[in-house]
Amino acid sequence: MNESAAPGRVGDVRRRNLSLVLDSIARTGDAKPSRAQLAAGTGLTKAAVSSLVADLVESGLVSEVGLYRDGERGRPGQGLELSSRRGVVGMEINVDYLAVGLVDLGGNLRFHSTVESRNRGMAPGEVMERLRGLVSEAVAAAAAEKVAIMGGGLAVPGQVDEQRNIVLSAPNLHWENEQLDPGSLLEGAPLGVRLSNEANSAALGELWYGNGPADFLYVSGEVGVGGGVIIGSDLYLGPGGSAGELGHIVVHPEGPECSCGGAGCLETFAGQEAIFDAANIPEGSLSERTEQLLAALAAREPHALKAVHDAGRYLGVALASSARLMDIDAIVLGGHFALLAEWLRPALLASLERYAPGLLEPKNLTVSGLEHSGTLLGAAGQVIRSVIESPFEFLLAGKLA
Amino acid sequence: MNESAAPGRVGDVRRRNLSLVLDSIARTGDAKPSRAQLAAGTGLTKAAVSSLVADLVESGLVSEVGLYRDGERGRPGQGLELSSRRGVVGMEINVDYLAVGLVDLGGNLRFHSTVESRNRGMAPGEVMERLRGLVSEAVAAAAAEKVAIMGGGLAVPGQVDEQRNIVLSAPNLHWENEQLDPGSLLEGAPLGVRLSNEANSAALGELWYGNGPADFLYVSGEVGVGGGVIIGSDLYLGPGGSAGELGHIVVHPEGPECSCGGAGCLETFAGQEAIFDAANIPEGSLSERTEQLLAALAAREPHALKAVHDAGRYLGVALASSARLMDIDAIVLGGHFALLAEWLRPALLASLERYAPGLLEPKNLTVSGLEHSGTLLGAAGQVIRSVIESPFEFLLAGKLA
DNA sequence: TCCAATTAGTTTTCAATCTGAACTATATGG
DNA sequence: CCATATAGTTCAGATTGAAAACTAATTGGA
Repeated sequence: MNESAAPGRVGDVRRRNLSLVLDSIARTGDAKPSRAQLAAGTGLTKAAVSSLVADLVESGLVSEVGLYRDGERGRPGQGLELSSRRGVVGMEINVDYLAVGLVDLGGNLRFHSTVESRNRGMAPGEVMERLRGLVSEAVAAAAAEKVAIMGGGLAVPGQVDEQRNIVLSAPNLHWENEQLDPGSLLEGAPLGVRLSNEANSAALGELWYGNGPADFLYVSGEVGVGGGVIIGSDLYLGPGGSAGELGHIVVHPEGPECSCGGAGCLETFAGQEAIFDAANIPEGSLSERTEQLLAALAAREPHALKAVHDAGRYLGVALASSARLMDIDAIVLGGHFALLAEWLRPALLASLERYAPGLLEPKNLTVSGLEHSGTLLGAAGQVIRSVIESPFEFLLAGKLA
Repeated sequence: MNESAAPGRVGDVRRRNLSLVLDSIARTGDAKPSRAQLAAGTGLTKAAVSSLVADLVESGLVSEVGLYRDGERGRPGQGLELSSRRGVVGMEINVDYLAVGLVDLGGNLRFHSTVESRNRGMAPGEVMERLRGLVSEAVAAAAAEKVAIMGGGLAVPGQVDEQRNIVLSAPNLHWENEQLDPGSLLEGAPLGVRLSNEANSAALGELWYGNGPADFLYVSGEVGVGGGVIIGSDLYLGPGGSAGELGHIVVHPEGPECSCGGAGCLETFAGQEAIFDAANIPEGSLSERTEQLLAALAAREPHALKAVHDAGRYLGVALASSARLMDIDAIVLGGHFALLAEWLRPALLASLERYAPGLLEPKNLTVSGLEHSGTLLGAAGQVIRSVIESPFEFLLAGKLA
């Protein structure tokens, strides 16, 4: 007999409807819907919504916020919102900095702190120890604001095995198959700490808290070129969990060797190193080199202009192929590419039009507006979404003060 | 208030479990499971399975097939199988032929007929009229075998709007935005006729009735180069329904203009025309040219060898990029590529190893074993799967004789 | 031959959870 | 101050699966 999906039980209906109601409250956001409005919006009866909301309020995920009065006659409703006293800590390890943030259930960034840290080549244990210091600030801020921490999300610039907390490969940190213990960063948080890829988290941040549409490719230009694929308001991870590797799309079959062992990958044309080299920017720290590049571009220095133009052109080749293959018609640029957007965009649009005419309207090529907090928000948001999608599990597990 | 998913009702549990049981019977295939085995396999209780099976038997989807005796002690079980008296008509319109088949619920091809037909440039109405003749043979065969026809699936070599029955673009037929009326091919079939893309249907045929694993890229080498993406045993269609366009992945940014308006697309290197031209095969019918090409390859004619080698190399570029982007590690070759596999495979494997080293094990590059019936089986299979996934709807709609 | 053991399948009781209708609660406005 | 309107709760009824007890059918050994 084949293994099959789990059988449906009567109780599954309630799990689903708890999630449906919670998600409706989350989507409605600032409007603070009443039970009656939720009933109308979800298609459930008022009786069912009342019963579901009672459970959600009891668990602490939802709060009643006074009376809702809209000038009409009749009894006013009780406004409902995601509790601002439940939060998740977002954490980011990147090549040159560490960052933490406290995100409440409603998606508000209640605390945020970033420190520079040369993490390239540093041992994971050392980096985690430094991060621990930052996390304690976030924990203190949470205590001060009376926010109970449900869990955390940790984003790293590399491929991860989320189930086993392993960083499979983070070439820019020089990490390879590193076992981490992210849970130790937040002892006692009922939902633990979830490890994720930086580009994927940034894409999700853009989706939930930025301007991302339901379907788009997020392009993360950090030291490497990463990507996140959002389809139907969901992250597409692929069967093995490492989809979205835009940086290793082949954009020229006779192109240079790539660090991945292949050749002609996008990263060899549009990675930070490739751009800095082509623009004749001397060695130095990332922030210095970035400033010099931007200055050179502002001064219309020909090498710099050509470097960015070529990066845009090859990015267009990769995105034309990807967008066609996956039938996606919107792109969001993040990281380095967001900084360079002013100079990159024309070449990228021209290239897209050359290689996939008519596929993408220029207005659907946008730039992330979240800056550095996008990754943080996305990393924390994954834990928040998991609660919104499975509140029943939280009801059982998450009896916090 | 936002539109949300439908609320869960108590009855949804039964819908799901009906599907679960039906799917278990389908997967178990020839083993003809008993109710007790289904209970063990699904995790439902025997009582629940008995009740669910009663509905499925009453609807005619499932039949009891005598007693099940395995030599052990105890009361023998009643074997259950998908009814062989319910079927779906698979239909295919391609550039040089029409085909129909009768597929029963168990996936057996009970009748099959193909006729040559030069459909390129022919008006859709004329093609449909010819197809109607073939369909009547299948209907007669169904009557003779006492198979009740539930619905049909029609595959065409182009992009389709399945909801509105429009062929958006089938360049090799010279069809553009053609409104079809596939339902008229099978008047009275309760589930109607579903329009689909040829490569997608072939991929699904491979998944359900061939050797396809749960995740793979299907490459269909017909006049154009098409593709089907199977992820998690499901067809990935993308937000707009036209994902999998492998033929228009850019494999060389300085490559020739493509009929799609782009440049350097895979199709310009590995489409049938490109291969025939490069191999110096004179104009003629497809089957003639194919024979000549195979003869030339067998004779080790250098142009022919190089043409196929180059096609394999560029196919490798496209597949390396696609497989990385979508994190897929298996490929199935169909159509023209299946015929040429002997000569194509070495170049393709070398190219994959060059551009995505270590990504794909050679054993995961396979050739379709279904030949021409793959598309037919897939087209019909989509209707069969829709019944297996939503038997409740069929219980209501499909009270056939 | 016949009964204990074994396995298949059904019946019965119970709990969960939704719907729908009736009911209570609380506001507005003439 | 009461008619009207809207929010929210209570309760009966229906659906459905779980659990356990029961009936059915077969094997194998006494």
